[in-house]
Amino acid sequence: MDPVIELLRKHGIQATPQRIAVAQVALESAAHPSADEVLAQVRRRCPTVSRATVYNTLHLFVERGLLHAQVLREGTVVFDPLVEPHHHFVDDETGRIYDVPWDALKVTGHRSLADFDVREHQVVLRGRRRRT
Amino acid sequence: MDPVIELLRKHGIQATPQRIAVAQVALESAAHPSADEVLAQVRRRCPTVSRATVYNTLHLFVERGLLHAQVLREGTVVFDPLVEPHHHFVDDETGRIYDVPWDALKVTGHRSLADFDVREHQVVLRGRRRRT
DNA sequence: GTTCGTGCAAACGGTTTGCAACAAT
DNA sequence: ATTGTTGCAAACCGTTTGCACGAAC
Repeated sequence: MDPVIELLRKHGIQATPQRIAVAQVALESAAHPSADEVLAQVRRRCPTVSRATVYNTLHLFVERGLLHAQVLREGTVVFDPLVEPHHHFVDDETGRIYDVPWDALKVTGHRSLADFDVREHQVVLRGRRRRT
Repeated sequence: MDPVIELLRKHGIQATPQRIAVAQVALESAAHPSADEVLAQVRRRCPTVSRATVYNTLHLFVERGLLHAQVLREGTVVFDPLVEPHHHFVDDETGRIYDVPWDALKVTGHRSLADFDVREHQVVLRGRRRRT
């Protein structure tokens, strides 16, 4: 059986063809796609899928902990299948977003803030990705 | 002379009444307002100002370094008159954004990333503001 | 047969654009 | 005269909503 179907079931999500298609795109992409980018990708395989279904499904996945929604681009939310804590790098030129492993950076001082009860933190880096 | 007029001139900006009004709202607010929130505030004093003028003016101020645009809220950009490097705390319940002084936190490791040429970094904290 | 999922189209909120009128230089 | 600034309305883009049809339990 397709492992994605099992993953959805495990999270109490009925595995419909549309949801499987969304899952295959959104859970396997490291590109931090927006909802509309997921929609475009999904439609290449399954052109009948509606915008509303993709938005519903993405929100459902976020609710169930399969995805995280991140506010890193102007005007749109992006979805990240890496749900463990990590940081992000945003390329100034391309706008592309890259994951930065949690252990690559260390933040100190956030525990001793007088006014704020910090639940989570992340570092947002901006600059240029090095030409490989 | 109004200090705001001098500030605008110093940055090569022609000081029109509309721009002065936008400046008084956006440069003196620590609330990290969105463009529409600035518009609403400005219109309380000067109801004839158009939406386009406020958007134009805010972008001009960002271009000239009087404001920074920050991507911290879903669906909208917010403007921050504090242009020196600092971090941000976002209240989960109210959505309000607070400045966190640069020296309150320390980030290490961002200089030794192989793939990325980091130009700037900031920490985004989320949680609850302590009831004072 | 009631609930759940889907598709469509309209509505919505924030932002941008085109253009005509006007003020400043 | 040329350039810069404003206001209005329409367009635009990402997202949400309402509703009716159909599938699953």
